[in-house]
Amino acid sequence: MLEISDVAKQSGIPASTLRYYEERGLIRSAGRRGLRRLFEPDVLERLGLISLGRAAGFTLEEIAAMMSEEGPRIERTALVSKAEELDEKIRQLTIMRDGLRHAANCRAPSHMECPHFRRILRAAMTGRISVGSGRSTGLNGRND
Amino acid sequence: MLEISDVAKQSGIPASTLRYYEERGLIRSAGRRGLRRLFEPDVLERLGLISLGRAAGFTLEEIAAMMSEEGPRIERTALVSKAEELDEKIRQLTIMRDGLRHAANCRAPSHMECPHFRRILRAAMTGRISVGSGRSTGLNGRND
DNA sequence: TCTTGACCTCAAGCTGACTTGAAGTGGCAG
DNA sequence: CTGCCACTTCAAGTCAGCTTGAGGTCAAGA
Repeated sequence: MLEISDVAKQSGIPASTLRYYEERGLIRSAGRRGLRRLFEPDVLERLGLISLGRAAGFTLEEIAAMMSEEGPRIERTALVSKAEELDEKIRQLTIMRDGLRHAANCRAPSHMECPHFRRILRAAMTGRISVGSGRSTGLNGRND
Repeated sequence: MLEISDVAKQSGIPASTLRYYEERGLIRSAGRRGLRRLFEPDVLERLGLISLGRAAGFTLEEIAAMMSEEGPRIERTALVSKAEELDEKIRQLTIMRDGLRHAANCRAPSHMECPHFRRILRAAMTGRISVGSGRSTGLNGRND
């Protein structure tokens, strides 16, 4: 049995987030000692799955839905379609990265005069490119 | 000179967003006809750049800082470092995608019993994986 | 001239995933 | 037995990037 502070320490996820996850039904505490939550060690594994899900772009709600009482039971079709989404996102990010890298090296007096850059620009305007906000997913843990 | 509705139509960006962008100093209106904003046509190019920046993961504030009075003047070092960020993100998403794809095909009774899956899980927990929220970046345009 | 309605402003609301603050509780060291 | 303080709860705040609503304005068509 682990106290919340142990779980926090070992997972790198703040206690407040753990409480929040419990509230959202993502994890369960195995009981209390007084007021204090106690967790079974396998909560760490579960937290890993949550992190995995977040990193893959699932919302907490989706993750909660996927994780049944008896360990994770993830619908395979959901996995496949999420993998495809990631493929698309990777493709777009790759274009962006190449574009940025090109723009950084381009000798055109202004980026607007570079055909390559303008092509990227068109891609950006028409291509439904979506990229994350850059906010952490809770995996970093550092947040005082 | 374009009215805001023209700009909205041609860029796919809602008028409310255009007003918001103006407020944030990302675009300027060239004047008014009565109350109504008028824009010079080159605002469309500027909006393209903004979309590009958003897609590459810059915040609106960063983009505003990069766009000087005299057309875009983007620091090359910023481009390079953003490209590196994208590289990292691509790497992480690739790991995730492979993990999801494997999990979809894996015959282990529970994903937790599959060594491959657990390896991904460990990578997820240790690798500072960060991914976007999945919210749009304004490139999609559709949002009545 | 009058009406229309697309535009305007300003403040507030929204989403998702948390964090923070105030006020309360109780296990355990001394 | 007492006090400490790490935990607890609950409500509210935060962040980014917008959207929405209420109430106002005014150029243009009839």
